[in-house]
Order: sequence, then C-alpha cells, then structure tokens
Amino acid sequence: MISVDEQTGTVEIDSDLRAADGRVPGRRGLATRQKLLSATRELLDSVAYRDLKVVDIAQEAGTSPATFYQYFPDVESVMLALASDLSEAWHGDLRKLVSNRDWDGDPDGSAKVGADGMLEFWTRHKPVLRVLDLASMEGDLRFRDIRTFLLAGATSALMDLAAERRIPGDPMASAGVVVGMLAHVANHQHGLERWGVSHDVLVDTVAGIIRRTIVGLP
Amino acid sequence: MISVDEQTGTVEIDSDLRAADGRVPGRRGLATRQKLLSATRELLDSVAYRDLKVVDIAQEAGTSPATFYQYFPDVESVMLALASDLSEAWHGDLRKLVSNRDWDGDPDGSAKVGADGMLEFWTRHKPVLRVLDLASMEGDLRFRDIRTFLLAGATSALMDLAAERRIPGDPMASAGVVVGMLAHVANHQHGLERWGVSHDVLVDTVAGIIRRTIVGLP
DNA sequence: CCCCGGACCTGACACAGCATCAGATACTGG
DNA sequence: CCAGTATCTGATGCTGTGTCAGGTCCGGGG
Repeated sequence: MISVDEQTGTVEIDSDLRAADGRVPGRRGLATRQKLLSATRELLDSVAYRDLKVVDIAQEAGTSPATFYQYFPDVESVMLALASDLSEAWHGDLRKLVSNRDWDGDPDGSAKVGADGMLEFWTRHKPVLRVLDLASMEGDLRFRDIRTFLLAGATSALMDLAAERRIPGDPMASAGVVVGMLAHVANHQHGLERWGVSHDVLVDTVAGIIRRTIVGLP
Repeated sequence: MISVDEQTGTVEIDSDLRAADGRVPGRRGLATRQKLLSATRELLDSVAYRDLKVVDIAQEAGTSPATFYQYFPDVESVMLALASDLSEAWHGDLRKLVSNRDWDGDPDGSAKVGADGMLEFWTRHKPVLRVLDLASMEGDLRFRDIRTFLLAGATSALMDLAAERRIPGDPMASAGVVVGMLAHVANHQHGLERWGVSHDVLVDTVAGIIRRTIVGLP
C-alpha cells in the first residue's frame, strides 16, 4: 500500500492493514480481502469501472456486501489497492525497460524495444491501468500519485538520457511528454487500429518519436 | 446532433429532436432543454462527471427531475449532446489551425502556433472535453465517434502535410499519434506543470515533436 | 473433550438517487 | 375568453449503499 502524505509530499509504503473496526486481520481475514481484490479484477474485464457494484463484487467473491465493508470503505478503495499493488510491482521493471538498453550502439532498436515493451505492459494490465488513467484524469490526487510513481522510473531514465545527450529543449518536459504519449497510445491502440494503423506501424511511429525526441537525430 | 448508425457505420446530422414521449418540442420545450444543457455545463466546472446527479442538474436549471427525463434519458445523454455540439462547432476550426499555416516559410512558428492553439482550445473547453476523453477511453463508441469527428479535420490536415513531404513512416499513424499526444498533453497540462514544466516549455516541446514528426528535420 | 473469547460473517434496516406516470398547470390559436 | 395541447411536477416503486446488532467459526486453555 502506497500512501502519500499531502503535507510533506513524501510517499510511504505502509503494509499494516486494518479492518473497518480497527482490528488487525488474521489469516482468514486476509484471504477474504484477497478474494475481494481478485473478484474486482475479474469483474473489471467485463464491466466498466463506473458500473462496478459492491453487491456484485461481494457475490463474485462468494461473500456478502456487509463483509466487503469490513475490508474496504468503497469500490474506489479497492481500485486504489489494485493500482497501488501494480505500481509497486512494475515501477522498477518499467525503469529497466529504458535503462537496460544499448542506446549508443543501437538507438533505433532500443527505442523500438522500449516502445513495444511499454505497449505490451499496458495491454497486459489494461483493466486496472485504464481506471488508473481515468481517475488521474478526473483529478483524483491519490490515483495521480500512484500513476506518477509507476511512470517515474521510466520518465527519469528518459530524462537522464535526454540530458546526457544535450538534446535541445527541456529534458524533463521531453521525457514527460514522451511517457504521456506512450500511455495515451497504449490506451487508444484499439481506436488507432480501427483506423487502419497496424500494431507494428504504431510501434515504429512511436519509436521514431522517442528516437528523435530523446536520443537525438541520426 | 450527430448520430451514428451502428449498422452502416455512417454518421448523420440529425436535428429533429424528440421529447421522451415522441412529441416534437416547441419554443418553450427547446428553451427548457437548453437550460438543462447549460446547467450541466455549469455544474461540470465544479463537480466530477461521475458525481453529476439528475436531481442537481434539474435544480440548477430551475426545474424538476421528472422534467429532465422529458428531454434526456440519462445524464450520459446530456454529455453526448454537449460533446456533439462542441464537436460540430469546432471541427472546422481545428482543421484550419493546421491548414491555415505557412509550413514552408516558417515551419517552427507554424508548429508552435498549432500546438498553442490546440492546448488553448482544450483548456477553454476542458470540462466537456475531459468527459469526452474519459468516455472514449472507457470504450463508449458513441463518444469515440464524436471525438474522432472533432479531431478528424486536424488529423487529416496533418496527414496530408506528412504525406506531401514524404516523411519516413506511415503518415496516418504519425498524424494520429501526434493529435493524440496533443490531446493527452492538454489533459495532463496541470500535472506536468506541477512537476515544474512551465506552459511555454511544454508548448515548445510539443511543437518540436510536431515539427520533427510531420514536417521533417530542419 | 469441552468451552470460551475473539475473529469473522451476515440479515435486516434506513437512506439516497433513479426512473415513471397520472394528474395539474401554462400557453396558444380561434 | 375558451378548448386543446404542450409542458411541468408530486408521488411512488425500485436499486444499490452503508451500518449495526447479533450470529457463526475456530483455536487454545482447563
């Protein structure tokens, strides 16, 4: 669980969960909590976030709505937990997607692998990431901080890359816009394909932009 | 009112509105409908889309919930109408933002004016556009078609530009990605500024990407 | 083995917002 | 001024939320 202190702006990893009444859950309780999380992720494949009902999550998890409220105050909090878990699990891997590349030896290939990896990651975790983007866009600071944390590794790696190479323009802005573009393209992949743009062409286009914006011209 | 025929996939401009019971509204009815639309737009400045209640819209418009249902089946339909109006009104202007430029004489200036204009347009109509993006992302085809129509002018103008100049890569993909990036940056402008990226730097960064992706290298 | 106390679960309930309809009210043409 | 139609709304049933008191399950001490 990532919690953000609005006062200091620091991000803390806080793992001692509490049930609604302040109890510390035991084995059985944690299992139930987990079942509720899984049930939510399952439902998210077929139901839009807005249409997720507490009743349905409880039923899918084989329990009652009242039990749901023992572990989460509302549906939004379940999403917060799911997004937070995902963010913690992948933060580092996304950074490596950028930093573990041979940008000097093979800049084009590196850009392509990075773009492809990002798109693939987004596709794999689409349901949760979609909600993360949705809520961030709506201005929810808790989701926005989780999203920022998830992308921070990749963003700062790209920023360093741009700074090292003395690319014209602001490295921070370039990295931020590029990462945003990647997330956006990943989300709208289906829409673009519907317009006749194949997956491969899309990856090449995005890779080209990364190449020219971050690494510099050939 | 833009309506999309799911069967044929065609988009039709349909202006003869009907009330809930099939009547054709008169002057008074149309005025009430308009008041409901305005009330919704007003509320959207301060209330998140998800939290928009029929009760509140009706109250803001100085009427009753039952009246609301005479003109719209639900809140989503009001948004559809607002987005549709916006799309029709600005479709052409966004195209001109790209096509009325001297790309040969002053490519850098043109890119900058285009980027700035797009960001300004997005900021001005933020509340409605945010919902448009939100709903499109959620996969709602009606909103996605409206969004596509709104951006189609600018996109095809950019596509032509890229094609004329025989830029490496697929012109359609380049234009689509660039327009998507513009929309994304516009939406996340505040987040990026919070990270220390000023508006001007952002415009320059985006203009640079347009310049290199669509017009070609200096 | 039984029993007890705490951890866990749930049926029942009060309430908010949605959606509908019958009947009241306002406008307009003659 | 009145009839007839367009427009509006109070009353109502329904779905889903969030809370609580009380019931069930389970492991450890007697």
